[in-house]
Amino acid sequence: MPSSAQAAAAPRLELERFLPYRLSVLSNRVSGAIAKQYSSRFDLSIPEWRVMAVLGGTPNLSAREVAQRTAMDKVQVSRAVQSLLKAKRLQREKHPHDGRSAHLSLTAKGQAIYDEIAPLALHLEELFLSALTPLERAAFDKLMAKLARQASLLGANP
Amino acid sequence: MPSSAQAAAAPRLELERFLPYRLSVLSNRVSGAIAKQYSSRFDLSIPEWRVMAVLGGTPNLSAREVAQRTAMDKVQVSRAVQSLLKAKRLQREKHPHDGRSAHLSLTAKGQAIYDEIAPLALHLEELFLSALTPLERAAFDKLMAKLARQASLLGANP
DNA sequence: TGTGCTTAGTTGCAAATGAAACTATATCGC
DNA sequence: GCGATATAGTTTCATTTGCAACTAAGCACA
Repeated sequence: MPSSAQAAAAPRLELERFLPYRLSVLSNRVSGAIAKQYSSRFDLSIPEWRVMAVLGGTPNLSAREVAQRTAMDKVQVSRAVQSLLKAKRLQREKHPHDGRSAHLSLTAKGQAIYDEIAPLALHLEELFLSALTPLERAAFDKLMAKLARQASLLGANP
Repeated sequence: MPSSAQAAAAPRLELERFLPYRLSVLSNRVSGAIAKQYSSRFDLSIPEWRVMAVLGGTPNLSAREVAQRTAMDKVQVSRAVQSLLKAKRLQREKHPHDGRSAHLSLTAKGQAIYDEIAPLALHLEELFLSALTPLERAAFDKLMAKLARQASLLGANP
């Protein structure tokens, strides 16, 4: 038995209590449940939906800006954009002063899909969050923000 | 302007505040930062590490039990187990009474790796969580548990 | 004992992903 | 203006993933 002076045994690694594991499971379940609602119905992958979601909120972003805001990498964005262009859900206009980049925005068709999915997504989010009281929600929000900040301080990887 | 009676405009979908998005980004950053520490050093993929992590904690599980505990699917587990067997980090013994399944456990070699990674993983978790006060941690823990429970109530998919 | 149903785990194949190389344009230093 | 360097976005290729089909073993009940 450790002497009372040093104590603090290294805690065992229990998966069920391990932060990365819990985050990953929760994240997959939540995203998965929402994706299930739109993926087959609109033939839309998760990356595609992410791109549409950000452009629905703020149009006329370049691919690079989309990548930044969604925390996706540029290849992923490029591919999602291509398939969305092909499906005429997105349109692209050359940037007037920079021939390398282009502004992306939803077409009417894309907008219509966005307008259908967005409330649905918010509704499902609401359903998840209904497990928490308003106070708990506010607390969770704050804690997530702190952890996200810490993650970008440490990881610095995206 | 909405009449005071109905109010409650549908909130816009802002990615930065959207739960699935925030969870996904945070989860990827945290898991990624930890994976970076072991993946190249030990030539270990995330699924492989998950299998080792659960068997390090509780040996002699079948592949099915590993899948349940890690929330991975059985194909993923099967493949991770195969490569771990090949690397002699895992061993497999036939279940005496059920020829279909087998008990898995770490070999000495696997255990040595586990013993090296586990403290490192816990240390990094600690680093992330050091952004929170002890009280905040406890709160976060409780909120995550509530949300996880809600997710399995709703999603019911894995 | 045998016929049909369930479960554990593997395999095959198509699609998704990620890293690195590549193209095209822009900018900097001179 | 011109070579060197940087940036936006795409393509290529090897790897990883996920689904569905499959094999093999147990179970159940006649």
